[in-house]
Amino acid sequence: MGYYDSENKFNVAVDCIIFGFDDEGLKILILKRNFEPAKGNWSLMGGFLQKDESIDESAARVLKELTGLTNVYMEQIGAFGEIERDPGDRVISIAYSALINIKEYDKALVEKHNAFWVKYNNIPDLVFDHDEMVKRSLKELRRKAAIQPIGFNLLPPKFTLPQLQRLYEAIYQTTLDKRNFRKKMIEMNVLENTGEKDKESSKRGAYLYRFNKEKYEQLLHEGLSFGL
Amino acid sequence: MGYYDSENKFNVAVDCIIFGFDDEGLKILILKRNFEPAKGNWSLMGGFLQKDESIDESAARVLKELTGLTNVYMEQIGAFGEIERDPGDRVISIAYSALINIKEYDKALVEKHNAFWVKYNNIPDLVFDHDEMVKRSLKELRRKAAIQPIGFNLLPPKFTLPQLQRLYEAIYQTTLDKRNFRKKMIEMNVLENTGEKDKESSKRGAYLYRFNKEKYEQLLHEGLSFGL
DNA sequence: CCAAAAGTGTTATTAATACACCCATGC
DNA sequence: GCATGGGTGTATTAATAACACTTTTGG
Repeated sequence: MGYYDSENKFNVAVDCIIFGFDDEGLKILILKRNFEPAKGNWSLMGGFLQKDESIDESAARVLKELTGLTNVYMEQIGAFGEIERDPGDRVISIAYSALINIKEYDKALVEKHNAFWVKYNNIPDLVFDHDEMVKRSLKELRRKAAIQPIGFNLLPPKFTLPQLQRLYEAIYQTTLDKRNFRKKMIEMNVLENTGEKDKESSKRGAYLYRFNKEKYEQLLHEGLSFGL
Repeated sequence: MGYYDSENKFNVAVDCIIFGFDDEGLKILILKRNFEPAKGNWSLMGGFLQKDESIDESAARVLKELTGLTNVYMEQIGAFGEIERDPGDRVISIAYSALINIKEYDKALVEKHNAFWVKYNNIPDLVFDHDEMVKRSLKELRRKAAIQPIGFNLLPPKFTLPQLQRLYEAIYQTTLDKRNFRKKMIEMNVLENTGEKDKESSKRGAYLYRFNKEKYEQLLHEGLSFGL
């Protein structure tokens, strides 16, 4: 294949920005590297692209290696390709963000990789350009969460409205008006009240809702807006 | 460097979606390939990443090879990495969009590459996944143009308000109210009336404006919104 | 019985939209 | 003098933001 430039081939990596949410707020999962290079420093979970996988598949595999999770909402953030971004060797890295339910992941795997959840407004310095990747993916998350109900991916299948509100408040680092928030969420018409109540965080208990993906997909086709 | 995977190296390419605008509307610049592979088919302008350049630099170089232009507004659209996206060999391609002033490019170079401007709602089928790249970059352009005044990059340094309006109408494939449009543009406070008039498209003549980049940068820091 | 969180509507403000006529000039 | 495109303000409507009290129940 003489058209392809065999002299100029590169390692291609994927790096994952893994978001989670619990009662302490929005968090990302990062590694305290117990391997070279940059051993001892903090970094995102990453891995090299293999010949038998697409870049999306590669990102899913890397996420699975750390969390055990499959079928996770992931989104490409972009390609990072400065010459010296990785001082070890030239590597083109493609950043992906993942939104997971923080209650469900393989703790043994995470421990094995020496990974920890850190609150996203308290992230230590990361190796290479991983700081920028995180910044970009948070920006993307904020942009996207305002126009599409991707936040549900950060919650368990059943969740309460106060919980959902706290999630959005964490994402945007703001406080929202309870009544206006509930109004909008309910008007979206993609929430189903299960009738059950969650009594974990209050005596009275809050209704548990479910996200109705079918209704949402339908709305998408009709053209939905959903403003914050 | 034992940490890096010398078995799994890939060709990395950049492909450019080059937008232009004239009185016929919004256009992109594509090649009728007079080279293999897929000779005779239409494609985006692209090129392989070299060892001595970052991916952003690579995209700028590729754009320059076709148009002769430097210092062009470019934006990364994303990485495309399906295994079989290029049937010739495995290639990871990173798409970039470029907004140029269609009056200023090197016509000899464009001719040499067998490239042509086509109206963007009349684009022929393109090779590989280039159709998807175009679709994505148009979507990005629409998203971005509504919140940042990037449209100016598609116009000459001095332009009239009717011209600017036609540009936005072309981007969004809609018609806009003249008065509301002018109001918003002027309220943004980044347009300077040069006092000169352009008489090309009317007898009366329309004022020529200039985009004030300094004012814009300033607004950006103060946090600007700019809704359509 | 009271503390703590859940639930519920209405009004005020602001932003977006709709709309029609006069102006300047080249032919 | 008239056809062509350029320029201007106000009223309506829709969206967003502000706001306070009642309900439930475990301790």
